[in-house]
Amino acid sequence: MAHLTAGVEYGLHCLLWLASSPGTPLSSRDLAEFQGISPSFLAKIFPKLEKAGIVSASEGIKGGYLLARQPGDITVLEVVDAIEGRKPLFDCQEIRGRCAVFRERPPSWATKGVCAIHAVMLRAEKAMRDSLASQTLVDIAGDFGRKAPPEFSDDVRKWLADRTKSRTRNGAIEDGALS
Amino acid sequence: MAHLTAGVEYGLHCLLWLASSPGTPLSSRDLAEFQGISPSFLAKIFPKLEKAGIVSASEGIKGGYLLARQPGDITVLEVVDAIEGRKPLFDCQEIRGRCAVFRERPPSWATKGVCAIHAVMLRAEKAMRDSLASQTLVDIAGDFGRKAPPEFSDDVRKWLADRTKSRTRNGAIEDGALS
DNA sequence: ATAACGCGGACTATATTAGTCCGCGTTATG
DNA sequence: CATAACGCGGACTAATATAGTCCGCGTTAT
Repeated sequence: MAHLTAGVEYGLHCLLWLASSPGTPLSSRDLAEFQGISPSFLAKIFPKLEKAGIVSASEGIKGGYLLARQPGDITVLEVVDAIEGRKPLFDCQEIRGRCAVFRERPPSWATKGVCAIHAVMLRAEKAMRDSLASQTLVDIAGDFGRKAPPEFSDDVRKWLADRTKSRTRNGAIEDGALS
Repeated sequence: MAHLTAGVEYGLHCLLWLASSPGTPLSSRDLAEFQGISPSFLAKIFPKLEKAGIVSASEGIKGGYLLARQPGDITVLEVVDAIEGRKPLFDCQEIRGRCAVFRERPPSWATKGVCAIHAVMLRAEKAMRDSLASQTLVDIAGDFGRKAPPEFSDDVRKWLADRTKSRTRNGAIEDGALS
């Protein structure tokens, strides 16, 4: 699979919806169904975002998640690291020290500092991370907000509100969503 | 495992040794043993470099690989793509089109153009690739060449030459390399 | 003829990713 | 106070990718 995983994709999509619904906690289950992704998988992603201080959780019925900070203060890099745990782009195996002309232990000049190949990869990783760090949730949301017609955001609000209501005011145990 | 794989690492290390031994073909088996890596795995990497026009192969005993171009004309990005096959950093699943408020098929405004999240990832990937493209084998070799003492390059030449000779001039079936 | 070469395909083992399932303590509602 | 949905966490499974092995083929210098 790709280095930037589906978990990151799901997390970012959810954070954008949280950004568009400030003040109202959204549950991970609702967010999953709303976007047609796996609720149980999404449930494993949110605790990571919470530990990273990106979202804040409230428990119990009517609970859910809120953005813990302003969307403009949350970078894509933070989200990636929160979900994937800072995995490196490249895993140097120190081949340079295994050279056959080094009997037993390699000399210190050969293993001192960062391997030149590793250094190239670290620079590439830094370029990637800098790029991700330069974008916030606001930057991403802007693109989408400009494309959507005004009625859409009402439809979304309505869909999510209906979900929240069905948990408190009863009578919607059997709703219109058939298989 | 990491996105930039062990295959790339092995390939780059080998290419550096090829760059330091112009005109003399080196076999993938010798290169593997010289660096303490798996000969059979390395044997799967070189054909990819050959198809990409990075090395040229000669068959038969005394065969092996040569750099097909000047080391300064071979970028790290080319090597990565040759070995890994241009795998993307991120695999967009078009979550945006699955929104529950879209009954059946999503409207065209929602799926037109590149997903905003995907666009961020593509920019990050480009930053990474640009960084890799800016470095050639010469750039990497420079770092290492400066560190090694003069005697080292002689030792290497000797080790490799002994290997090549043991294929042509016989008498070295049992050499000093004990377990 | 031999031995080592590159080439390619089939195969295996291990790690990661994606996803499921279940049980716990919490909390608003009726 | 029972219920139902919530977040949390751990154990589990399935699919895929990576790393590595093995074997047989045609080629080529000795």
